[in-house]
Amino acid sequence: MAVTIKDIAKYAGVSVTTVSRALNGYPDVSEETREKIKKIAEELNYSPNSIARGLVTNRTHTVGLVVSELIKPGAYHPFFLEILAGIKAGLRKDKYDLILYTVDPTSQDVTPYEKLCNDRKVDGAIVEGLKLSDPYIEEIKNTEIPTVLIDIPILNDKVGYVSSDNVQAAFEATSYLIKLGHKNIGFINGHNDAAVSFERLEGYKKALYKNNIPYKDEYVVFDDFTQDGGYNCFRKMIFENPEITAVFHASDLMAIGSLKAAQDLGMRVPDDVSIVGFDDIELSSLITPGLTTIRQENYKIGYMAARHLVSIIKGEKPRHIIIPHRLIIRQSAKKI
Amino acid sequence: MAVTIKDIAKYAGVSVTTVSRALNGYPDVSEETREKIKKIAEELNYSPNSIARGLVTNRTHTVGLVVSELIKPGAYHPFFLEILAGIKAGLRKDKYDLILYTVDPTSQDVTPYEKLCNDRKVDGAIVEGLKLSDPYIEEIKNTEIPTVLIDIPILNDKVGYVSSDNVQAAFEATSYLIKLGHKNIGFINGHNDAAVSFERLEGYKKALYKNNIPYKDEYVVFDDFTQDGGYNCFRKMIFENPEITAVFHASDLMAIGSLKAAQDLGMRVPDDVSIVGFDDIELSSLITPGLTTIRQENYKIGYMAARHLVSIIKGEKPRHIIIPHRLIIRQSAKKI
DNA sequence: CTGAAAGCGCTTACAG
DNA sequence: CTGAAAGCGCTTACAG
Repeated sequence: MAVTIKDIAKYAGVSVTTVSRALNGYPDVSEETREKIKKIAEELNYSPNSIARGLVTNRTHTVGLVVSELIKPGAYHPFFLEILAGIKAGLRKDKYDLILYTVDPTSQDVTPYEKLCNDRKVDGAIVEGLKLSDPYIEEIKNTEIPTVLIDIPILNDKVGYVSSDNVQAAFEATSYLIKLGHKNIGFINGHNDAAVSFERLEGYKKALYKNNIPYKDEYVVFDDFTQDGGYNCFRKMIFENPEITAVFHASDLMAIGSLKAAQDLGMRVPDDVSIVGFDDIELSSLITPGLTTIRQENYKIGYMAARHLVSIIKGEKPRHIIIPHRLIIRQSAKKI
Repeated sequence: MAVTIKDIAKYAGVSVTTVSRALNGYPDVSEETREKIKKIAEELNYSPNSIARGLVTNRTHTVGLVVSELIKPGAYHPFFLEILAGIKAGLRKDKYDLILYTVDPTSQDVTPYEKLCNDRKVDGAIVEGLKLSDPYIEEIKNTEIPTVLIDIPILNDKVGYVSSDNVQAAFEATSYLIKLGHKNIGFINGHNDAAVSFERLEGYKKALYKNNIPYKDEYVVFDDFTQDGGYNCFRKMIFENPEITAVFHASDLMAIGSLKAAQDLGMRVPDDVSIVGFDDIELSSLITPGLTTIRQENYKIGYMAARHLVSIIKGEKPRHIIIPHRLIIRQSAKKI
């Protein structure tokens, strides 16, 4: 079987206590014995049993990643991979392992958040893709488990979050359209089960207000972030408000849906209507016309979420961490 | 602290032994005591400590997912999410948790495969995205850890694999082009560090042979599956062999690169040249012209990998599992 | 049908 | 600087 601390102790002629201390870098071991033990451990190809250690220390050096909506109906989460890669990179430094939990909101048996985390004794968790109506939200508001949320504003003793500055980003996107001369600007927003939707609406309103453009309820519509959602909303909006010359979207997928709808209606983009998205997914640079959009630094969001979680686990105070965004100007919006 | 088996024993007035057996469904417990214990466990909101159990049973009910190349230079793994979603679904039934290991081949300290798995005592692992030259390959050939590979043919006492029938798929794609009247058919293949590349080349050759079309070395080129790779290969191939009227590709990304290159060279697709890809990634149905390609059922590949791993863990014999593919005909190839 | 005891591989007061 | 012992929360022969 696998070699244990006991085997090393026998070979070295010391107690397991000493082996444990030597290997864990405690100061109260003579250099001589430490060296001997280390050498033997290496020769025996010893690898500590993290399970056993976890049982006694009550720390597993493992964090959970709880992700909802990995598969939305008809589409995979468009930038989960970037967030995931960032998280892995952020965890690597401190050698935390990652357990992936995918929650399916349509499923019957949803394990409560605390149970989910406690079953594997994760030291903390990152939570992504949750809707505001998800029952986990209420649990997380009162949890004792170190948690970092992505794009959901909850802050308490153990819970922090990271996100872009959505108000500012939407403000910039809308202001850009205004600067191009647009006055009748539609906004196809995400569903109102996402915190970012409200923040983006606020930024949109702010830009109108600052430029003395009256806000009109009929220019704003909530939908589900998907391409089909954008397609349908665009048709309806343009049909009912033909004076609209530009549409801002809360996701690139919706913007691409609008692009298709415009094409099908015989409208040219950007000549007849300007389109701006949000996210800067890979597809947005590949389509024609290239999509003007807000780039979110998803890798960085994941990275910082991981770093922040580690710091909370170590006892630091949770915060809201803002990741910079950027307006990416391509060809889908133009001056009028 | 969390409630343990000991607490339940105390409340129920029985020994921990009995509690353990009652909760684990052993037959040798009276129905009466079992009911009592179950009720108390429920009331106390007991949740077993899987760490402690793992220490004694030497089973963690956890599997690893080892993925290389999660981020290739300049691009994220295009269908990892589908595979992942399939794996999670396949694991759900048997309640296995998933630990995600991303290996970065460029990194210095690559933990040996067995050590990676043993550190967390996973019961088995699924391996995806490995190159043939990866040192893990040799390790896996001799491992005792239940393992299922995706797209890498290794079979032994504990190791099985799942893949599409790449020979047959490439055969079908090439035959389709031949049926359209093409005789000078290029093949932009993946790098020769992937098993699938050899299999697809074999299928390509087979189709030519069957139709009495001589195979020409200069019509075949190996590259790295990426869009840039396709772009450059296409330019070179068409420049040196202007008689080519159709090009088959080992990935959609490369096919899309060729599409771009053709455009830049003033060639129309499919009028001047026919293009066929492999994978059927999401993008392929969205671009113009829609890409004719081979669809791989990635979700299913992931799902079956998980199911097969569970069966190997339970002692069944590893196999090669073939997941059906399908030729998806869109607009990028036409009759001449 | 039930319980006392040993043990999984570690860590950590405590004593020397 | 070192070791004996207790204990983390479970499971599992073994005995009754």
